[in-house]
Amino acid sequence: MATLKQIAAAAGVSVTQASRALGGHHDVSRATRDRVRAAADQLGYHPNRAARALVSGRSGLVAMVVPAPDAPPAEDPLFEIVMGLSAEFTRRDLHFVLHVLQSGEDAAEAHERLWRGGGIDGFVVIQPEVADARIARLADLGAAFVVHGASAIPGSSPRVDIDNGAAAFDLVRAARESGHDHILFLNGSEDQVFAAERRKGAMRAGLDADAISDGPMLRRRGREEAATALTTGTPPTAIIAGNTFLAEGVYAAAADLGLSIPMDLSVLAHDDALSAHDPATFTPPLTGTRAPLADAWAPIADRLSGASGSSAGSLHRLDMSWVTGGSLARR
Amino acid sequence: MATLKQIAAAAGVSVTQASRALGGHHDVSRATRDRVRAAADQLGYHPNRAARALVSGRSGLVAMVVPAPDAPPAEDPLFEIVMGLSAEFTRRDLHFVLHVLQSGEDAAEAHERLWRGGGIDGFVVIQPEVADARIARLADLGAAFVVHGASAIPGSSPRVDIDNGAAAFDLVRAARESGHDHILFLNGSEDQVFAAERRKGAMRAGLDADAISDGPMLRRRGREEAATALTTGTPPTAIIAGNTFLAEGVYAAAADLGLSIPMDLSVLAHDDALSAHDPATFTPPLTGTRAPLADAWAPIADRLSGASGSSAGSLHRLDMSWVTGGSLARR
DNA sequence: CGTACTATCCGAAACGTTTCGGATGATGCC
DNA sequence: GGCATCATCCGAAACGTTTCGGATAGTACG
Repeated sequence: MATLKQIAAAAGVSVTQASRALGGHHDVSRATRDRVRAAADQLGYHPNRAARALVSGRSGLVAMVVPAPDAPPAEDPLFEIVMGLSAEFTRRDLHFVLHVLQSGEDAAEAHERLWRGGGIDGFVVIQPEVADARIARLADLGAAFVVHGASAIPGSSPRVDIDNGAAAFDLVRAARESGHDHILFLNGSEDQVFAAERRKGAMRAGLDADAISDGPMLRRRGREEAATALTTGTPPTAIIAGNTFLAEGVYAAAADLGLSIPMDLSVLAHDDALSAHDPATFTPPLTGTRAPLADAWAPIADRLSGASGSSAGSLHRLDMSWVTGGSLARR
Repeated sequence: MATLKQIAAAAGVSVTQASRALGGHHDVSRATRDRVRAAADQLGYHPNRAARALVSGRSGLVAMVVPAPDAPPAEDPLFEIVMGLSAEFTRRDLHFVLHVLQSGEDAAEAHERLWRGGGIDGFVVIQPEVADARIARLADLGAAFVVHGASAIPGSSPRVDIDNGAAAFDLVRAARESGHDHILFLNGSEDQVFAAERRKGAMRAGLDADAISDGPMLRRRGREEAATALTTGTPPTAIIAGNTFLAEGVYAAAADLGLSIPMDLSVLAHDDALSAHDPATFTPPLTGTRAPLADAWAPIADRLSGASGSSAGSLHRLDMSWVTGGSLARR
């Protein structure tokens, strides 16, 4: 709880010089700088964040608003997102504020309250929807924010994401090039931006609209839809799963029906490299695109810590790779 | 971004009166109070947190330091803890700061840095260990904090917890009263306070020390230890699981071995009522103690928001109930 | 009318920091 | 010697709020 005034007194200089010495400014002599630094060390000085925030207008607080979780935690990537982002902001000496919505609380409203009164420097918006009220509101307010996911809305909001269209395109093309004509594409919920982009990518690669199914990306759904598809009409010879939870369900459905992968059924998936799955989960290993979710945290934190000025309105594309497991066979 | 000065000007009063009007003080007439309130509403006034923090010495920030998660998220109650606490603090208009430790970063150090420079009002400490460096450090610093779990260390730190000793006692006694002599108690890790208390409770109920096994509370361990115990020497007729992840493993082991519950094996467990498990997970339903983890969040938040003064050094006991499922049979 | 009391108001200080504008003295150059 | 340049320093203002101490009226009471 030592204050700058005490440091200055101890070092025999003015508060101004103490501030400048610690701040590494140029117009302070080496001698005084050393004296001030020593005094600060000895008294265990840490600048008061509130005072600094008051004068600088920046609080060092970054917030994320999340809904109360609905999916069972086991299948909710939210936890990994929260932990990953928090770690990254912590590393930059920013405080990560987690605001969990109460039931009935509106997300856009919560952002606004936080922005107006909270002394929040910026926000992270995740899982953007096609017409996202949060993004519209933050843009209105002139707040700093970064979207994880390539939002469609105000083309200008800074965002960090993989190329979801390309992922879907690659997956469909790989299946087709292996001779598969009947493909089932298990996509995300249709109101999510990433799912909309993937739909476009899949269709660009030649997939029919009715081969694409929208819905929550849960193991349970993967299992049920795969089972249904595999037992009615002309069953697909390849199933593309939007993430590994869905893929897990597909594997389970195949096991239920006594189908072997990839002999009887090929499976492709996009893998977010969540820690929820250890590699041993899938035998044979999955074939498909792979882009660790965690790759997004550092770029997101960079944009929110390097003042808002850096590169507003730009899109940071994350790398994506192709993994050849054994789950895809020629037909 | 409206300031109090603007509100005051708009309402035709001094800054002082504006402040007092909004603060609900008594020495302000109804007329001016109304005028000030109206002006504040119209200009969308929200008090600046930094300024308020500077003068009041309280920042409205509550922090929790957590390790980078090691267990696969599916079996880590940390997520539920984080979300539950955050929601509760949000409800009290406090900001919940989540600080994820970097690899190699010391927890006690992190608390200290946060306390000195962070303008943090208080901390939540979870999963206390038997000799917990974090608690010792926070107590040293004179920081406000609440422990979730009945820490043994400075008898005086405010804490919120169930009676773990009683839980273990009840579980063991129930098994014994149903005629079980060979019991296996799957406890938590021995360095955790709750596990130490449960060990005492179990022994108080007459269980031998070598019938108690310490370790991580994961499904995998439950399955392995149950399988081993059930296939070597004189197998237990009842297994007590420290939580539902362990219980899940025990159920799986029983299934593996073709044993039916409760005919061949009785299972008891303490249930934290995590949302990770839906009720259908267990057939037959579990018998044992039950105390929702989530019951702790409100008392914890209360103690940290009602200034630090309230009731330091006290222990808030949470309720616990007994659930009779079908997993326990007479022997 | 004088006094005491109440209701209502306001100026100014304080919280701890950063920064603007200027001050001081030493040095170099013509 | 006069003037510019430079390195080094400091006072004071500013950020937006709360609060202390006092001021001003009006009312009640003797």
